[in-house]
Amino acid sequence: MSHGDSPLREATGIEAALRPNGFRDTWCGRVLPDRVDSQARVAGWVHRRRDHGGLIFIDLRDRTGIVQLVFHPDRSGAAFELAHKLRAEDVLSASGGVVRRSEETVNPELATGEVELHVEEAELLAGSKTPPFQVEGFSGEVGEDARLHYRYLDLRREPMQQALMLRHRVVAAIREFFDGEGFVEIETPVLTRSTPEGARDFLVPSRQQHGSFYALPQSPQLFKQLLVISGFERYYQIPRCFRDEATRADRQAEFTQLDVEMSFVDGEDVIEVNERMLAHVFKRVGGPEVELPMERMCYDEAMGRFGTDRPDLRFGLELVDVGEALRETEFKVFRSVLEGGGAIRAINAGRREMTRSELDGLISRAQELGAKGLVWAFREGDGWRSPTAKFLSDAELADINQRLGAEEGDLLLLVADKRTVTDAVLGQLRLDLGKKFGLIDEDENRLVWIVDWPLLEWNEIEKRWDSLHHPFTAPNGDFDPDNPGAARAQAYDVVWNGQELGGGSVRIHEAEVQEAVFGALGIDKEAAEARFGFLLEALRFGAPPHGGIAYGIDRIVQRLAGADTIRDVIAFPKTASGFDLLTGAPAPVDEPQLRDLGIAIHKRNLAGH
RNA sequence: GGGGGCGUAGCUCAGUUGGUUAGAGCGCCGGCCUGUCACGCCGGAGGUCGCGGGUUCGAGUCCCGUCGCUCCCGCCA
Repeated sequence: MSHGDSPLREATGIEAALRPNGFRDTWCGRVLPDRVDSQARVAGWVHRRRDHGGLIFIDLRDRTGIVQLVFHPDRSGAAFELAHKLRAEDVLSASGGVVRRSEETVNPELATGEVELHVEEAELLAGSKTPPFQVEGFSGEVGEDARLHYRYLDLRREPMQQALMLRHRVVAAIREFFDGEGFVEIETPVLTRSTPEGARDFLVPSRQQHGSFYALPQSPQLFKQLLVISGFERYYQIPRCFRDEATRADRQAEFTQLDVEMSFVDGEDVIEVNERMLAHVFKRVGGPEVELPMERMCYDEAMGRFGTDRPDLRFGLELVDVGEALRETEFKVFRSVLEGGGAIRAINAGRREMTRSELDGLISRAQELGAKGLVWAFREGDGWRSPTAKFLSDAELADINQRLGAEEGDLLLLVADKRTVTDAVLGQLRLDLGKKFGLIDEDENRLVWIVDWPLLEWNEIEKRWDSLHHPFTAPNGDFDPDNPGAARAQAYDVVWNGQELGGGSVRIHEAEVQEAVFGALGIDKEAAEARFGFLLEALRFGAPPHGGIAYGIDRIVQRLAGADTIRDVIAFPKTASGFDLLTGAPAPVDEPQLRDLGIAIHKRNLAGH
C-alpha cells in the first residue's frame, strides 16, 4: 500500500482511525489513505470519527464523547511511524482543555499496511452517553425500532454513511447531467390542490379558508406541464412527493422523485436523453455500465412472456399459453375457464425437487395472489406425475409438455383464469421461484425500456377504463371515444432487474384530446372543469407537444446501494404504519391549533380507552 | 382494510406439557494485564416478560382486547 502521499496535508482529506491499544484506557490512531474508521477503547469504544476542517472528531462510546485531535502536518511523516498512547483519564479530565502526550516508539513489526497516527493533542469537546446499541464493531443486527428511534446513531454506521453519500452523488450526477443538457430546475408548490384520482392525498387544512384543504403533491405532473406551456422547454426537478398509501420495503409515503419534461419532442427524444442520463449517473457513482442504446421491449411482449410490465430479464421461466392444447378438454375446470374467455397459462420451472408441503405452499401463494387454484405437475415419461393428470388425456399431456419444452422431471405450473389473473399470478410465482431456486445472477444487470403501452385498461371491479400511466398521457394518433381500449400510447418505463425506476410518456397537448380522454375515463365535463380546469385552460393557450418522465430516486439509490429496503437510503424514514419513531410524528395537536383551523376531532376511536 | 411473524436486560435473543429465585452473548460498572485491531481474565449491577383484562392454586408461557415493529395481499392513476 502506498501511504506516501501524506493525506494529513490535505485538511479535508484526513482520514484516521483510533483503535484500542491493548488497554482499555489507552488508544492509538492510525491513518489510512482514504477513509478509516475509528475505534478506541477509552472506557469504551470510540466508534466514530468525522474529519472537519483539518480536525478529527471522535465520538467515544461513553461519557468521553467527541474528541478533537489536532495534527501537526509538518510532523506527519514521522506520524506514519509513531503511535502515541493516550490515557483515557487524560481525555476524560481534559474537558475543554488540551492533553499533551510525549512520543513513544512503535514496534515496526506490527505494521499492518495501515499507518498509525501520531496524536499530538486531544481535546474533549462533548460527552456522550452510552449508545443504546453498538454502533461499530461486531454485534447482531439491530432491530428496526431501535434503529429508527435512534436514527442519528444508526446513521453513524458505515453502511448508512455510504448509502447517504451514494445518494448525494447520484443526485449531484443527475443535476450535473441535466444542467449540461440545458435543462432548468424549477420548484413547484408543495401546498397544492387535491386531485383524488390516484393515491390518497395528504391533506393540509387551510387556516384562512375553514373547510378547505391543500393537498401535498403526489407528483408535480400538472405543474411541469404548465411550465412547458410557459416556454421552459427543458425542465427538471427533484421534488418530494407524497402518497398516503401503505408503506412497503420499496415504498414510503414520502419519497423523492426526479421529474423531467421536454417540449417539441416525441417518445424517442425523451428516451434518448434519459438513457444517456442513466448511463452518466451510473458511471459517476460506480454503478453497472449502461450500454446504449438500452434494450427495449413492447408492453405486450413483457406481459405475455413475464406476466408483468416490469420484467426481471435475468432469468427465464417464461409464461407460455397452453390453452390451445386444451381446446377440447373434458376437464371441467379448464373447460369452463376457456369457454368463459379465460386463458390457461403455464411456466416450466425446470427440473426441481419439491416436497408436497412446498407444492401446497405454491398453491396457497397462487390463491393469495388471486388465482382460484394452481395445477402442479412433474413431467414423467410422456405424461405427468400430478394429481391433475388423471383428468387430462394422454394427447393433452403430451401437447402441454411439448409447448412448455418440458423434459423429464421438470416442474410445470398451470393457472387457469382470466388472462389478467393468470399473468399476474404466474408473473409473481416466477419471481418467487427465481429467488427460491437461485436463478438470479446478482452480478447481472438488465436495464430495459418497456415501450408501446395501451393508453387505458379496463378496471373490472370498478367497471371503467383506467389510465395505465396517468390521464395526461397522449393517445398515439386519433383517439376513438367509442373504442378507448384500442388506443396506444407513446409511454415508456425503465425497468432495472425487475424494478421500475421510472416511467413517462408523451402528454396530451390539445385541450380537446384531453377532454375526450377525461370522458373515456368517466370524468365528465363538469368534474374535469372543476378539478383540471386550470390545465384545460392552459392547454387552450397553445401547448407545445411535450413529454417527460419521472423516477423514484429512492429506488434508484436503493438498487445502486444494494440495499434491501428503501429505508436504508433515506435519512429519516417512517415505519410501515407511517410513524416517525424519532420525532413521534404524527402526533395530536393542541386545541387552540385546531380551533385556528376550524377543525374538531371526533374522538370515536379514543372512547374505548 | 385483511392475513402471517414478532414484542423477555441498553442491544441481539433463549426460555420445555403453565410450576419455586426468568437466562445467555454483547454492551455497561469495578479490578487486573504494555500492541491491540470482535483484546483477554476475575467480579458486579441491570427485568412492570409491550400494555390492559381474563382463565388458573399458580401465567413470560393459555384466552380476549389493545399498542408497536415487520412481511405478504388489497392499495400504490
